[in-house]
This record gives sequence, C-alpha cells and structure tokens, in this order.
Amino acid sequence: MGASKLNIHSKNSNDIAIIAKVFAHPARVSILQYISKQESCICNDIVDEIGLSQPTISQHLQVISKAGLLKGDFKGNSLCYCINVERFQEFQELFNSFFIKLNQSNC
Amino acid sequence: MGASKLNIHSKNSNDIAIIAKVFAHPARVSILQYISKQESCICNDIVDEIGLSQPTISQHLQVISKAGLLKGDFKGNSLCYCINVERFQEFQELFNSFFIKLNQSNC
DNA sequence: TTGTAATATTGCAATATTACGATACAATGT
DNA sequence: ACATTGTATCGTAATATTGCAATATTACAA
Repeated sequence: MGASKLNIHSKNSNDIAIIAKVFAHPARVSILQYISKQESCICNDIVDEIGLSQPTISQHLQVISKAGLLKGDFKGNSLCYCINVERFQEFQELFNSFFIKLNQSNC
Repeated sequence: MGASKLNIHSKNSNDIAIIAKVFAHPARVSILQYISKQESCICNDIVDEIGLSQPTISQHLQVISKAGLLKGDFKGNSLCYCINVERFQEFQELFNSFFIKLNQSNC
C-alpha cells in the first residue's frame, strides 16, 4: 500500500505530527520568521525574500494558515499576515510536553 | 519543477525543518514516546505496539536514528534503542529559540 | 467600468515519503 | 551445523509534497 495509515495512531501523536509538518519545510520556517520580524507583511515581499514563486509561497502560506497559525487582516489589496500567538502557544505547549516526556528516557 | 529547492534557504531554516521532519509522522512520535517509556526496547515490541509492519518500523527508526536521536546498544540479537538525550536537547534548544522569535510577533 | 497590482487557484510534472512482501543478515540456542 | 528469532535491506506500489506556469480572483484607483 502507500502513504496513509494515520488512523492507527493516537490523537496526541497525530496532533504533534500535524504541527511538526508545518515546520518541516525550510520555506515555511523562513516565512514564519520573516512574518514575525515584520510589523505588517505583504506576500510579494515574501516572494522576494524567500526566492520562490508567488504561487508556491501562497501555497506554503495556506499550509501555515490551515494549521491556524496565521491571522490575516486585509489592508488595501494586499494582505497583512500575522502570527496567531494564541494558537502558536498551543503548539508550543504540546511540543514542550512531548519534549518533557522524552527527556525522562534513561538508557 | 519538483520538490527539492532546499539550497536557497538559510542553514537555520533547514536545520529546524530537518528536525521537524522527524516529528512530522505520527508513527515516529509514537515510537519515540514508546522508547522513552521503556527501560530497554526491542524493535519487535514496537511493531506490536504501533501496528505497522516490521520493515516499516525499521525504516522509521532509521529516520529517527539518522537525525542522531537514538543511541543503540546491542543486547543479544535484539537492539536496545535509547533516546540520545544530549542530541535531543539540541533539538529542544533550536526549537525553543525559533519559538521565542515567533512569539515576538505583534499584529 | 477599465486598468492595475496583489494574492489565490488550477493543472501538471518532478520528487519524496510511506508501507509492505520478500529476502538477507546477525546472534543465539540446540 | 542447523533452526530459530530479531532486525535490516531491497524492490515496488501507493500516496503526498513541492514547485511553477497559466489563469482567475480580488481590491483599489482613475
């Protein structure tokens, strides 16, 4: 078979994996870092910054957005993407509890 | 083109993405959680626990291992996988600094 | 309304990941 | 030596991801 046997895993494992996927591409990491640096942000700026085409950036933004990590305000015909800090802190907490669990490992 | 334009991104972005990829599959999350719970661990146990075939688990273990997250001691003909806590803490630090950067975002 | 600038969507090609059966390899027990 | 048990590798199929050109959509300005 192929690549989709996700239903056999626990909700917690799936949640963490879904979050990790957002960060699992350097373009998305760079995009997030860039957005957090800016007060406001226009997609075209990101295109120049990251060096990928506009459709590709738009696609990555959608992935980030679907995870709930972005709040977007319209500002003229350009978007102002901001990081949804509340949602982001949920991410952080999930990851931290995962990290804490793993740190208890002893050989 | 296709899926490989990784050279245009910063080292930091690539590093974070590489780490995130390890956690970007629920099977690997479950495997890591399972290993950390055990004192010692035999691969076949994981197979029963996770519900994937032995070759698939072995493949996932390789991904985790290549990231440097495992220390393996041989114990008879079965392996004892343990989490490499030092390496894991490097992961944590990279992620935390990334998280801290993103939290400074204000809309 | 027509033009313009910014972003989103569609369609497709290239590549990567996931999964497993078959098989090979390694260590132990008899 | 031979069988048994546990793990790794190979080959292959299914699916997912990444990337872009072409096109559509949206919002504003004149």
